[in-house]
Amino acid sequence: MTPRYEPHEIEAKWQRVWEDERAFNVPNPVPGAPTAANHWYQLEMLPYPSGPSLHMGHVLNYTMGDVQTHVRRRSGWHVVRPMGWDAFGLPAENAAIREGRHPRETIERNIETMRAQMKRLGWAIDWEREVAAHQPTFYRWTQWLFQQFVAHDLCYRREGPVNWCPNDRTVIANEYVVDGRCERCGAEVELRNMTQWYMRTTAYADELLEYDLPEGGFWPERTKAIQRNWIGRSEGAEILFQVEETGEDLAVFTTRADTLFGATFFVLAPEHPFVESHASDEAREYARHAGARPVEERAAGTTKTGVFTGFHAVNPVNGERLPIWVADYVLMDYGTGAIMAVPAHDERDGEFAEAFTLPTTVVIDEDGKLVNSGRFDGLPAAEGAQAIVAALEAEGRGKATVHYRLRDWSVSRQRYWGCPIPFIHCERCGVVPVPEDQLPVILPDIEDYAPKGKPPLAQDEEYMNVDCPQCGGAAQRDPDTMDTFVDSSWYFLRYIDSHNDEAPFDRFVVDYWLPVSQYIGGVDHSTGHLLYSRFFVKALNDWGMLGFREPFARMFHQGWVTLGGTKMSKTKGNVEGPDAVTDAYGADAVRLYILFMGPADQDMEWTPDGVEGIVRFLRRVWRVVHEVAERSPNDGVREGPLARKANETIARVTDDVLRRFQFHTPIAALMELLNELSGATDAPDARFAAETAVSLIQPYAPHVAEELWTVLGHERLWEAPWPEADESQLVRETFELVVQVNGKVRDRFEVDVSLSEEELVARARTSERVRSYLDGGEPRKTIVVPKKLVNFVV
RNA sequence: GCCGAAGUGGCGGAACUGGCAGACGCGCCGGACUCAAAAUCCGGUGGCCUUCGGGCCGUGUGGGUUCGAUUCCCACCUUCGGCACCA
Repeated sequence: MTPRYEPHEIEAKWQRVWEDERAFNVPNPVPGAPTAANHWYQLEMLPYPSGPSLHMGHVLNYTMGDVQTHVRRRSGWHVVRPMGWDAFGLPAENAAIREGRHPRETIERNIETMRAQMKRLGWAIDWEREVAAHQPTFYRWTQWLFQQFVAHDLCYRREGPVNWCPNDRTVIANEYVVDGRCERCGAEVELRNMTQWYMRTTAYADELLEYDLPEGGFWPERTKAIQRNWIGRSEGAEILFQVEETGEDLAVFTTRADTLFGATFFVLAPEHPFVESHASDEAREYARHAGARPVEERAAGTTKTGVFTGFHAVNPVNGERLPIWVADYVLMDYGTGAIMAVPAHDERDGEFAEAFTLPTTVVIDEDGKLVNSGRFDGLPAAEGAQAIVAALEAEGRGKATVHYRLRDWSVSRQRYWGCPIPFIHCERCGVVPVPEDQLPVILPDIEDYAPKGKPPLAQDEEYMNVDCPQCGGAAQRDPDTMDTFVDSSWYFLRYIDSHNDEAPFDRFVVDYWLPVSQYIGGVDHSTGHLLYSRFFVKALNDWGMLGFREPFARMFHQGWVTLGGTKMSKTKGNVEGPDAVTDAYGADAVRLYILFMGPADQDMEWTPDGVEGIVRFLRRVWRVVHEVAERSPNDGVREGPLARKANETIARVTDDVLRRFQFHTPIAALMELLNELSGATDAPDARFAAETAVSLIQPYAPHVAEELWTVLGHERLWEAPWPEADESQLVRETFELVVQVNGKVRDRFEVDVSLSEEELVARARTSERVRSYLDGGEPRKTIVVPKKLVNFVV
């Protein structure tokens, strides 16, 4: 009599066992002692504990990581799989504001519930490595690293235009402004001039375009393309034009030096300093109005506007006088804020020339060769550009340069819930680091942490007023906190050595585990978190703190789990957690179902409708395995049709998970195996098939698998070796020969694999059905694909 | 405009290296069990035609390469993502 499948009892039981056994805790290697060569660092992006529950997107992500972890572990890999909390930052703080509580309270409660949900889903996580960004033991080292960046001139303060979110009342990074709006709250951002801390990401602009990955490393093309677009490297030349009336030089940046002879006028951005210092009253007036408009608005204008400044620039290549205009289609923050205008070969210059009836000179013909370009005539455009730049360079009037779209990362935030910036402002000594032995600078508990436009910490006098560490005089702390992406730029390093209180991490253990073998997370972090983390690792490598230059060897982006067509997220309020389905059917069903919904890298609309199919499957597994345990002889027969199917399934599941990183097709393969097994539970090889099925299901549904493993008389499946396909069983004695006539299938039948090509053709010709198509004649041509088909061409 | 990804039954999707299109599941249809229902089990399920043997069509569109194309090449359409008055 088969007992009922009671997922809740089984799941609670095995989760207790794993915890007592410390089944998924993994020690670090010790210097001098032998280390396992086969190591794997499995990492998924850590969650913001901003909501009171995980959503199905998290469930997808972490279950994928879990399957990978189990299969690797059982295949003999040394696998570390940690977890932590992105506890600082806007999402967490805004959640606390909504609830009217202190962020620490809200966040720590959310962490509790999310951790409980994770444990309830049975994920194999090494909880002893857990970190949270808001713990002083963590942010002490965030502060220490920040000071290192400053010491290495990769972090600095300057005044400049920043993106101000009027709703969140703080500066936000370029990377998190989407279509001119705050990525978090959707409010339109304003430009403000402020003095801020910046990370010098541009110092690594070129290197961030290269992916120096270890063997087996892989980043999706689209992620690289997104980062490439964001960095926006553009090769060109800087060329000096002399202002005829004043003799001073104005530099332009161009990617089309080949069109230099086609320049007919010259344009400055409204913010260009020459405009304010020299231009006519009318031009200055225009510049003041035009420059104040945001870039998006300037771009939206259909007709070009501009004003002549009254000055002329001399084209260094032919001495031509070009009128200098000021126009808002030229931007101050790209290139030099000045352009040579070539209306014949640049669409925008063309529009401008038309609007103000300026002349046009064609300098590239239909064959892509230079014309009207003096001694450069006849050169192909690309060569012409090089030759012209070389000629200018010889005269000191130009040089080849590279420009980037990437800007340095602004990291100061005028909010409370973040890592305090460990610097002190002293009137006499300037900006002074807090001495290392005084770290961490503890985030004080203040009553009123609400954003007011001024940093909340500025109001806490006890916090703000300190003695200068250098001169001992009265000084003030930096009232800002750090962007939460500073925390997440190095958390994956801290996991490896999370209890270290002498250093952020020990190089030996970090060099052992990293780069992260497989990182799983959203593609939306391509230009932010992923880029920042790569920047951090390159810098730390340059300082000798670690021995690699890329943090993540393999990158995988899961698709969005959507509800009502949009991505599940706290801010959009369309969140569906795992609890309802877990309550109804158990964790194993949730895990299988979210992975069975479709390819993990594609978006999927959440609906609990199809979960029935998975529940049916689990009940079927339960019943069939019990039946086999009762009826099938336990004599270890590993041959026969079921054994063959089992071996094929081993090969498919293993290849899909380890090589193809595909998680839904293994479930289909297991269903096929179960379908065959369910009709023959008393076959001699049924027991082997059932054992294989249970063993292969374990990464997906570890609880029921563990239970059924004991039903089959075994123990400790979580550490049992991953099954290996018996190659001899994969070799077939017969195969189904497909016979085509003119590429169309006309017959198919089983034949012996040992048949030669000639014998296959002979067998194919005996087929009645094929003969009727051959019409008694000889085929013009016969194609034989060994072990597959014969094709007659008539 | 530039860069990148993707288009397959009613639905989610499979087919990895050019070789049987639609695995597996959902849904639907029929049957068994039942007083009945649920659950479970068995069978069917791309479209059109059929003398019930089978035939023709079919993977966004149009071409091409090939004995053979969902797969490779060219052009185009659509959708999604990134960048964008970026010189």
